[in-house]
This record gives sequence, C-alpha cells and structure tokens, in this order.
Amino acid sequence: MDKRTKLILTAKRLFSEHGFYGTATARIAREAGVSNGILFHYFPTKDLLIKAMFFDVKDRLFDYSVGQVYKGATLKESIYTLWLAAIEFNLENANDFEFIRQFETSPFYRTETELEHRYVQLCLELIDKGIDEGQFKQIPAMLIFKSMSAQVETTVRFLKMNNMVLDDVEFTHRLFEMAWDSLAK
Amino acid sequence: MDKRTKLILTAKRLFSEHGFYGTATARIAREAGVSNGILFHYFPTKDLLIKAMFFDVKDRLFDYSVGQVYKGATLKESIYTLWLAAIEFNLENANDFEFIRQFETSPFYRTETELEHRYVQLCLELIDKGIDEGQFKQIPAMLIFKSMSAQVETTVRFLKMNNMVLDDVEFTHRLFEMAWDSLAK
DNA sequence: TATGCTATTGACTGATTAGTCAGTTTTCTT
DNA sequence: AAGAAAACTGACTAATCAGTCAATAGCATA
Repeated sequence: MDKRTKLILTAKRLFSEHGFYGTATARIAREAGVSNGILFHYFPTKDLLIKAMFFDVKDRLFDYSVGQVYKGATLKESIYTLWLAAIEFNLENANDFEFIRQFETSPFYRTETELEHRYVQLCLELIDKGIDEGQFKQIPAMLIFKSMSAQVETTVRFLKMNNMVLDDVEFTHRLFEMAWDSLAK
Repeated sequence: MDKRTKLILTAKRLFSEHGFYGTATARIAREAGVSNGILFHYFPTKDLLIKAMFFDVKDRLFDYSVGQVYKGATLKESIYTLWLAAIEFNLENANDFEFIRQFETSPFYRTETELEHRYVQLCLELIDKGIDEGQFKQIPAMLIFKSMSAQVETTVRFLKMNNMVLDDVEFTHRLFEMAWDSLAK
C-alpha cells in the first residue's frame, strides 16, 4: 500500500478514536509507519488532510450505494435501497462513520462543501421527484434529505451501541417505516 | 453577574464559535474579564468546565419545556409541546445549541452522562407510555427518543440556515407531522 | 552518464496551551 | 476586631504540536 493511502487509513482510525484535535500529525505518521515530513508532502496542512478524507468517504459511499438502485424501481424502493445501503456502509465502515460525524460538527464543515458532491445531488433529485408527484410531504427537499440522513445516523448509532446487526428482516422494515412515514404523504 | 456565570457564558460563546480545542482557557478568562487562575478555581480542568456546561444547558431546557406540558393533555399534545419547546429553546439559545451539538460528538460525551438527566428520563417515560398504549410503533423507546432529538436538531439547523422563524402555524404543523408520523402507528 | 523531478527522512522550531503557585484581597464567622 | 476561609490575581512552566528544512534516495528521460 502506498504511503498516502496508509496515512489516510491511519488518520481515519485515530480521528474516529480521539477526534481531530486529539490526534497529533506526528502520531498519524508514526502509526502509519512513515516519516513526519511525508505527511506534509501529500497534505500541506492538517485541514487539507481532513478535507481530502471527507471526499474520499463520500466517493466510496456513492460507489457503494448508487449501483444498487435499479432503473425500474418505484420511488419507495429506491429510497429504501439508498437508506439500507447507507446504514450498511456505515456499519461496515465504523471509522468512516465516526469521521464523517465529527467532520460535520466541526469548523471544517461548510454546507457548500457537501452540496458539491454527486451523492447529495442524486438524493435531492429523487426527493424533488417525490414532492412533485405528491408522494412526499410539502417540505423543502433539503430538510427532508437532512432528516433522512439524521435518521440513518441515529439508527446506526443505536445498532452499534446495542451490538446489533440488521439480520431480522421484519425489524429492518419496521425501522425503515419510521423513516419513510416521516416523509411520505 | 458572578464570575463563575460569566465564565460559563463566555465559554459557551467561544466554544460554539471555535470549538472546544479551538478555544484556549486563557482566552475564555480574558474575554470574561476575569483572571486566568479563577477559571481553574471553579473548574479544576477544562474537561470539568465542559461537563458542567452540559448539565447547565440540560437543566435550563428542562425548566423551559416541562412547565409547558399540562396535566390533562393527550399524548400527541404533550409530544407536540415538548417538540416545539425544544425547537424554540434551541432557536433562542444559539450558543447552547451549538455547544450541545459539539459536545455530543466529542470524546467528552458518554451515554451514561445523558441518561442521568431528568429531562431525558421524562421523555423516555412518555414514549414508553405511547408504546404500551399502542399509539407508537413497536420500536425501542431509546431509538425513538434519539430519532426525535435528531429531527429537532435538523429542523433547527434548517431554520437557522434559511433565517426563518416559526411564525407560520400551518408550516409549523407540517414540520411536526414529519416528526410525529415517524413514531406514530 | 548526467539532469532533474518526486519521494522520503527526521531533527528541529516557534508558537501555543492547560494547569500551577505564591501571594493578595474580600467575605464570613465568632 | 481577629482569624479563618474563600475568592482572586497574573506571571510562570513544562509539554505539546503543526509545519519547516536541509539532506538523501530513487527513478525516469535524454
């Protein structure tokens, strides 16, 4: 594995355990098994390292979930697929999950940054469609998107805290109904 | 105003603007107009200052909202009152809102800490009642509570970002229906 | 082989910060 | 008033940390 990737992986783990400010750049380099200087060769500042990681995670979430939505699906099926994929991705990538959570409440986070990403744009298009067709409540698409994201996060936190996995289909559907009912008309 | 209170208010403002680690204790003391040493007289460590502030906010949220729930109210009315009170409180106390948000995603936060508070206990009792009576979905009370809290937070963020207030009754109800539908059977 | 570019190292630095401490002032108690 | 306790001050320190830099190694191309 190249050193840039090693740095990103190590940083993600340490950030998710100790937070951005609780993790010294020197420690990231040490635990990644590279020199201190090379970190600043690839990421001129700590801020840029953090931002690069944010896009890395969103890219991978996009690749993971969007491929699962098939063309002929109904709106509810598409939303379900995206909802489940987001939960699975966050359960399987614990460090990514914690990292994003911290990033979004940190001073690094700006809404513009997020809006740029195609994952968010795809979700917003889908929600707009649901509002136009009268299937969703008359509520701003951005608020619906944020609300859904928050529910995914809440659900993942809950499952992890209770050492649960989504193996019970009936329970999974009940969880989804909670999210779906909040936006459906 | 006594110096302890001055310190808490100043800390809350600075923390909400620059984060916990972005705010030096010396700066808190300076901007509060007191000496550096007195901060550590009242709060032996920075961590204890942060924890004291968390309880301060939850106490005030409790006082603000619980008084508004009247005895004869239906379950939906009580939930609505608590929901609206939480939104109003967070809109009116921007620094508290930002502070709590950061606290809950920081290493300082532990679930046990939160569980101790009577505000949370009151909400959980109400939700348990709703589940028992068959008015709510068959989903763990803790998950419902977290989901509602997340929706309040999302809503407040959205209103603030768009410089909105809750003066439109019809819109307010539509927002509440979003939260209510997610937990009602 | 020479030239230049990129990758890599690790010791170093200037700035910052949480927390201390020795001593002073104010307030409370008897 | 006397004595004790609590409030308060601000200069100081030991540690930490983001980022620098001068030097080396490897590699591609001409």
